Amino acid sequence: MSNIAYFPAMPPREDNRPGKRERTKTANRQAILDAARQVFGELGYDGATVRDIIRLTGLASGTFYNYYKSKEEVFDALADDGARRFRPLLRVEFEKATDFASFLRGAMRAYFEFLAAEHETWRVNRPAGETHPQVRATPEVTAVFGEVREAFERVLEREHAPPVDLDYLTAACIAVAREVGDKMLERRPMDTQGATAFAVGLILGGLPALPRP
Amino acid sequence: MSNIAYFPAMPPREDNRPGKRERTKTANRQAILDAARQVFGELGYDGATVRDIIRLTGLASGTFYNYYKSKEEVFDALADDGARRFRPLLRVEFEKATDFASFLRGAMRAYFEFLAAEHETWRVNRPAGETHPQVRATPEVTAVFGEVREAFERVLEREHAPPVDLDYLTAACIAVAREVGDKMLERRPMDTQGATAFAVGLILGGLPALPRP
DNA sequence: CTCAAATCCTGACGGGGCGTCACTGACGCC
DNA sequence: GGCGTCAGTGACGCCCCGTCAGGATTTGAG
Repeated sequence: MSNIAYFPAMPPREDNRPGKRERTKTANRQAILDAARQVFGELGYDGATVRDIIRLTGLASGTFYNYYKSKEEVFDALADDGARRFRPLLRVEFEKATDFASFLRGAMRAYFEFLAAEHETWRVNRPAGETHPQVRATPEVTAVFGEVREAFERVLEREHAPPVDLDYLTAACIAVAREVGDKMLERRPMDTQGATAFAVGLILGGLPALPRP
Repeated sequence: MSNIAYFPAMPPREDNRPGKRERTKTANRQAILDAARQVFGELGYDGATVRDIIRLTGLASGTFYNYYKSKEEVFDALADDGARRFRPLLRVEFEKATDFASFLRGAMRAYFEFLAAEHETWRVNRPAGETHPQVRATPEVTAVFGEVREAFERVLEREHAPPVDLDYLTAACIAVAREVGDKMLERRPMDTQGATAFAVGLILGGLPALPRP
């Protein structure tokens, strides 16, 4: 990390990169997030300590609190990060979809593949018997849920499907995705296609049998 | 709590109640659980502190640790308690059921009604925006899950239904029940029948559409 | 009834994580 | 080059954690 001078004098910046203040700020924020990801991965949410994260960054404790108010807030930031990366994938599936069935299939497949990819970097070394940390309803996560709901609404309306309880339907779909996804992660080989087929089959089959409000 | 003597001398115990040691032990255990229920209800799992629980019981801090090793363990004990009370209800539904459909309907209804009843005593005053504490996979909770799985297996076999991925199916049903249940708790009036109809409809409809492994 | 052993309640204590704040040095701007 | 601002620093006080030696109470035997 040494700041060796590669030039006799500090070379002038001809690009319009942000100044050093701004750069260390984003670097610190990133360092904290990286450290947090690793610490949560190794110790779990409950076992992790703000001090553990701080130690791993090499920063002073006070610096941490310039960026996040608490362990909870860093964790939420990580969840937000995931949601922010998943959102565009979901959007693409919505654009591609021609009807509810194709949207659901695409979205589920996208989610399971996203989950499998995240799993590699995220849940490195979970203590045995520990449950997954609960993903909180952060703004970005809430936004994804809302987007699912809205996509359902539009696509069902577009094909003149009979009305359903959208809140329940969204909740149920997300619940199935989460839980089947969790089970999928425990199986070897990891079968995203199988999980997709199951979840999509269940919901598509169930949809016509739903009570009409 | 005064031990006023209602008799000139300590009356002989003619029943075969357990001795005083045993009685205070169960009383303490109960006091801790009651206090924990209240504290978790008011502060949430993360916000709660072992000291908060101890304070509310009036016991010494060391006494708490004679009964439970940590905050996590008391919480799990509460979850176990709920599972232990729900288990017999589930069993009754299994006995009554004639086929998968009737079992699912009965079990779902039982769960939603149980949830609504628990809600009164349990989640008194949740801070806004706080998610529910994650119910951990305690022994008793795991047992309930296993029992659901086994009931599914038996009842599907009995009616010669084509094979399905039982793990996924169980996970999906529990997920739907949990999430739809949560949504139900937020609605006024609390409509257990509507929730049951929705969850049952979704799963019963989806069952024939599941992929066959 | 008496007494010793078993039981478990008690609360003070060392250890450590938490969040703060006065200080300082580096950066950006003129 | 000089100055105001802003983020980094780490020691500090606070509180919670889990333990343990000492003491109070119950039990069962004589």
